[in-house]
Amino acid sequence: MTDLLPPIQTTARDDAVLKALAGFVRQEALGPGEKLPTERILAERLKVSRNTVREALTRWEGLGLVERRQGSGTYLKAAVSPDMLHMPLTLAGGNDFAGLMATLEIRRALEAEAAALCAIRAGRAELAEIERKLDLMEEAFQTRAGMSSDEDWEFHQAVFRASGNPLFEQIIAAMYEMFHRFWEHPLGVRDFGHASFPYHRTIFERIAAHDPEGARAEALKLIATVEDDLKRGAANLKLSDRR
Amino acid sequence: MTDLLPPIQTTARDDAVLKALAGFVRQEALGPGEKLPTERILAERLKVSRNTVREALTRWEGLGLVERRQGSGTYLKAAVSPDMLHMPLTLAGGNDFAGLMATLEIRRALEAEAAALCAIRAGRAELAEIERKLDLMEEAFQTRAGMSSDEDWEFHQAVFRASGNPLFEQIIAAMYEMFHRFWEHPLGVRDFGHASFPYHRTIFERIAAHDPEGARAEALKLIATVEDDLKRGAANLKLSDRR
DNA sequence: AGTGGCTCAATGGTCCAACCAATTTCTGCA
DNA sequence: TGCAGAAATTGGTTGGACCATTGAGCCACT
Repeated sequence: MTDLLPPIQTTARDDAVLKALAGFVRQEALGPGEKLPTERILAERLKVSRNTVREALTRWEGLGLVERRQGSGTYLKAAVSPDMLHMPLTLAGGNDFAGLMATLEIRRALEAEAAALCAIRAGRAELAEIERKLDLMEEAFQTRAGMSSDEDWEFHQAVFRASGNPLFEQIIAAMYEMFHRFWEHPLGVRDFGHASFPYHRTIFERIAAHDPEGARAEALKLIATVEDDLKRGAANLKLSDRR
Repeated sequence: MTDLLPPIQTTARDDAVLKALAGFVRQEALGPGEKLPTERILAERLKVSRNTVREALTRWEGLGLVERRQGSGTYLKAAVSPDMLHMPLTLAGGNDFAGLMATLEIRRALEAEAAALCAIRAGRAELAEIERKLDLMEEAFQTRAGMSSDEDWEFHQAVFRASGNPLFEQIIAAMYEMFHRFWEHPLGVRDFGHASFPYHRTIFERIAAHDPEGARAEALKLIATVEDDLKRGAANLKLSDRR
């Protein structure tokens, strides 16, 4: 009959702790890297047990908002605000070649869209930042004579950030982690990623020209080269000795 | 020099608990809804304190894997496996219009790609299943004279499943939940979703014809109607009284 | 048969006090 | 001044206790 009778909330201690803590962070204008009060102090101030404080902080730690260092303290890892919306995403499986290809398909969809949105929305500051990362990546490519995962990833991150939608970066970060968890070594393909190199600059050029469809097309080409590399690696691989 | 010397793990109690628990769940083939051992039993069996067990379970609860009911027990809420990857998504200030649009942008990218892949890969069985969901949705539309979220969602799920990539369903499910958590009422737009109705069948037709680009185009049209509805709703809305 | 109220055991939620382990800070000697 | 060792700080863990809620069993009463 009436689904509008939700169960009343009689207690919610740890949620209350987090709410209070979020308010504290906002009031003190704490940013990432800054240290928040010790568990003992929080427990005393909030009039709750240290255990309750710990459960609350464990929640935040699980959400990646906070980092605890034994003997040192608890530090903010990301910006927190009282009106955050959390959506834990747990991805199952993916520890095989099919899993790698699956992450690439997601990347293909998201990177293309992000590049297009970036071409629409990026302002001068964002463009400058992307170009800076691009230069760093190209420099690393020259000196080390090969693709560098770190600089490459930072370039893409800059693009995602400039897309104006934080979800792009977060989701693709998950894909990226999934990808690298399995692929410590490039499956025997020595020049893995080489083919993708030139497309970084072409992507940037299309973004800078505010050409969404052009940027999308270049991003698709980049992902295609990675997929090709991966297939070559799979061909080299006879049997998988993964756990 | 060598980054291949990871710091040895002297302590990782709660992670170890979760690992053991994941193994237990797999061994006992427990599925969603089933009850796991009580905290006291886990503490005794694993030779750790009950507090440690609680911190571990708090992690899983925060990830939405488990639900704790005081006086009753702890129950599985989702399938867990030892090789899961967790990626908590956080949308700062997600309780506003921009947050909704952010989830829609992800959906636009992923639904389009999934529809295209589905057009390539769906076999007879998958096509039949999608058409069945489509018929159910259209029937619900006729009888109830309006879009039904449930049947609509099941249709899309069938498409994602037929895409051959489980990540599509998992990620878009997260977007979907994020979307609906905020939007309990369609912002005053009475016929929300009406415009999207016809595109469900056109998407199916392009998939059945194994026309990837056609399917992608129709999926994009569908998302566009939802975005339009949302913008109309935002126009109706003067101030936000969300918490 | 069924309804309502009662007890009672089981279970998660909270609290406390102590100790362990890693880190940081202080101190005093060379 | 520099640095090694002591001391304080802080998160991690333990064990035990009690509270609050749930659910099952029981029973009187209708």
